[in-house]
Amino acid sequence: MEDLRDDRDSWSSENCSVARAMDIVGSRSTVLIMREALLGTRRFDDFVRRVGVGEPAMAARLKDMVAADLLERIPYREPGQRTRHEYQLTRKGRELLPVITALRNWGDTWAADDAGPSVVATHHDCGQPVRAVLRCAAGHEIEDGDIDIAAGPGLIRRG
Amino acid sequence: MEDLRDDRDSWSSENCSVARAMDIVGSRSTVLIMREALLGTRRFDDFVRRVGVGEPAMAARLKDMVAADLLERIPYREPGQRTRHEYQLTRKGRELLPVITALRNWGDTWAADDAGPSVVATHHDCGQPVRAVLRCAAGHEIEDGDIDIAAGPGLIRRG
DNA sequence: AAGCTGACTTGCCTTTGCGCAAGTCAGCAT
DNA sequence: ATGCTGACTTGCGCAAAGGCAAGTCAGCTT
Repeated sequence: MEDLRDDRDSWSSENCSVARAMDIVGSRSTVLIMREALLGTRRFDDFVRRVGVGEPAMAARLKDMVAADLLERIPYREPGQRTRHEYQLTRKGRELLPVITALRNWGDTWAADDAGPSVVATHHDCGQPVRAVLRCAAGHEIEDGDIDIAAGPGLIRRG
Repeated sequence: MEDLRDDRDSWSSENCSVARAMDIVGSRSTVLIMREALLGTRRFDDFVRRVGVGEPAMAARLKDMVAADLLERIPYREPGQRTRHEYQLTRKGRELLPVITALRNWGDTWAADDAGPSVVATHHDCGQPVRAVLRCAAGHEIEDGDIDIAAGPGLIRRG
């Protein structure tokens, strides 16, 4: 199997999924909002308090994220209250869980303070800690970056 | 097992590994430099060309990343050439592979153009595509975010 | 009708990231 | 000694992100 790393300059990164993903979820506050959303937060003022950004920034970020289809703005009504809106994760947003988990794992290992990490994700069924790991479609676990880079259908070659 | 999501306001996110990770690798260009570094790029002008940022920005980013211990600046000497420096991944940097892979997977699914993704990571041994998946320490694969959030040693409670 | 409150918006200012163009600097080749 | 080249640095200027303070607005409660 050809490994595209062997001739890195023969293809461009114009159509790069990493870059496209970063264009959508690349800012610190967007990631922290996703962290909170995945923990169950839905209301504006809860996001403001728990993420720790100001209201103007939060309003702008949430608007962007709804436009990007990470969150959906949904009206709801508590008894005796007026209609409000909450921000629910879409499937597109929920599928960022491996990204957030991988980031949390890395931060736990390389950037935690002396006390250790504040929270740990655990498997509901068995209580064991959860990690983002690399696995191939045949079910093999990937050891130490034992991967090749193969051409996808959207590859732009040059030269 | 207690699930901390049930009382989200009883603990703070001051010591959050996701936020700490984002403080280090939170910018678009840092992630794209990591993408290239994981593809094998090491030299300054290769980074500039392949990532697509200008020299001043690249110099600043690389300096930050060396200071953050993601990259190491190492002198080398090709025969007949003067001494130069290259940027090699540290272990800390290399362990961002699951983060980059998770981002790439997500981008492939949710942000690729019509043609599809440009590159696919494959398992060297079997050629099957590689994905970042969630797995617990007991070996169970996590279905659909079937996780709890448990207290870690560094948790800051309040109230 | 007046008040309250959650959810924003507006205005202003600072910081950070990045682009472009030009300048610098080290040290091998000639 | 001069030139060349890779690897930067310097000096602009712009745009986006975010903080703070204050204003707005809808609609349920009283």
